[in-house]
Amino acid sequence: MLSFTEENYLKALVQLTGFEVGSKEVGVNKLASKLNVKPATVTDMVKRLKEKSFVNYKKYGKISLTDSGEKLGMFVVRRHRLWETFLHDQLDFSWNEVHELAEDLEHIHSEKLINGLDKLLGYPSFDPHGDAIPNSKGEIFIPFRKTLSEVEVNESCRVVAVKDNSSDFLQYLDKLGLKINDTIKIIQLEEFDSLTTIKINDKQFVVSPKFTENIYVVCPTCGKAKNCTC
Amino acid sequence: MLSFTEENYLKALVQLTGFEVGSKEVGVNKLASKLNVKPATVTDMVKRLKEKSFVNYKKYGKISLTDSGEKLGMFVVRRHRLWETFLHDQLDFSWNEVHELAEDLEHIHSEKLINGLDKLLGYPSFDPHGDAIPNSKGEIFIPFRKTLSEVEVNESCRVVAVKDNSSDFLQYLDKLGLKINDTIKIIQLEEFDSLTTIKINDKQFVVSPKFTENIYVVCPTCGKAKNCTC
DNA sequence: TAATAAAGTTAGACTAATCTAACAATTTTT
DNA sequence: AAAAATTGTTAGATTAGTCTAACTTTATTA
Repeated sequence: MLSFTEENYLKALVQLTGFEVGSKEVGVNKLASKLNVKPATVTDMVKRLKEKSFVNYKKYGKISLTDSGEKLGMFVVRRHRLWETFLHDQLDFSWNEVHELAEDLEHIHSEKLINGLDKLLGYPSFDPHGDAIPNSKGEIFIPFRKTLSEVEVNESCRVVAVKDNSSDFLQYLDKLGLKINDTIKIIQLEEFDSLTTIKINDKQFVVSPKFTENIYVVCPTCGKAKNCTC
Repeated sequence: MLSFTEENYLKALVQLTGFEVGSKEVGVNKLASKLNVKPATVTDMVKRLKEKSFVNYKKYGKISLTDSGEKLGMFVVRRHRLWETFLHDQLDFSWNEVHELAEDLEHIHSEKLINGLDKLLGYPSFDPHGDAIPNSKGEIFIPFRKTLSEVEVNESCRVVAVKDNSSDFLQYLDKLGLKINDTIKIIQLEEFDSLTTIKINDKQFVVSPKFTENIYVVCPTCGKAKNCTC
């Protein structure tokens, strides 16, 4: 059985090397800062994870997940996102309150529990932030999408997910009244200071690149991110 | 913040000294065997709990909970029993599957979560084994009841709770088809070997004292355990 | 390519929770 | 009340996960 800590390492590795991320490997420092521990700690722990065949690693080299490591990490992500969905859908938690609690709940080990939760929630495909939920085999299907920063002036798009799930950012979105599935129209793009004027539900806002780069969108008509002819 | 371990000690103390239990204090050995650790471990831990003012204790003396220790222990019991109820009512777990998982879930700290769960479940008063659930103030109300062994021959009674929550015992009850709220009639009492013949839903069984002492019942008509004139 | 910077490792220490084995206090029994 | 049994304590060791500080390796840059 894996400890909480080991699971957190595997989850962090999935997030740093899995999904649509560029590189399939990561360094000690980057992993350490993701986990809020010192590099020395990671070196130690990674040795232990290598013993158990969850990672590939050699001294002074990069770290990557083995197949079994990735699968276990994926299950942690599955549990995390299902609990977030439960808290949001069944207990009326707002999307900025769910992450912290799910950090604890994700470590409860019971396939029966998690599959029961999945069923109770109606086998959701996405969590409250629009992130895909891995299925019971540990597979994840991430739909194509682009960031708001890739949308042209005068174009409209539909919000499908939020990249930065920090409480601060989500509370800012709440203040703007932005929710998943809302439509955003790009009104104006200021080359000089990179600010963008957008319209959400007929209200106009000026936002920074920090905003446009952290909102995932698709075409509101066809649902595609690229090559849409609508 | 309390650690998992500290919470387990407080919960064990509540179970050994709280509720309708006779003595308000307990020895190191008894607590150790309840927690499946060695007495030496308890001696150490109890010193730490005393530092934090959760228990009263002095060398070679008995252990008892302070008010704050009892309150925290009671909250652990509340969380445990609400999770058991959730697993049973919402995820179709049988009553012999809920305990083990609730042992982990009870340590998730969030008043909002637990009160949300309480609401979702419709503020239940009893868990799947018929045990009372402490309210959000940490108060518990245990209704009067007696064990099946106190019921006279020819008398009928209604099952309200099960004392021994072990998986083995609960599975045995399943085999007999016994559920909370079922009616049991005492058919015959064998003085010689202490076996009792009972009728559950018109089926007859012979059971041992281990059975009759672990089933809590009340009068099926008035719901009282003592002085009923029905 | 040599100097500097960045990244990674090692050794030694710490904490919480546990253990075993030896010992000490208390309680029960004779 | 002395002996025996029970109960509880202490000291020292162990494990997981972390840290700091000093050191080593690899990468970058002048």
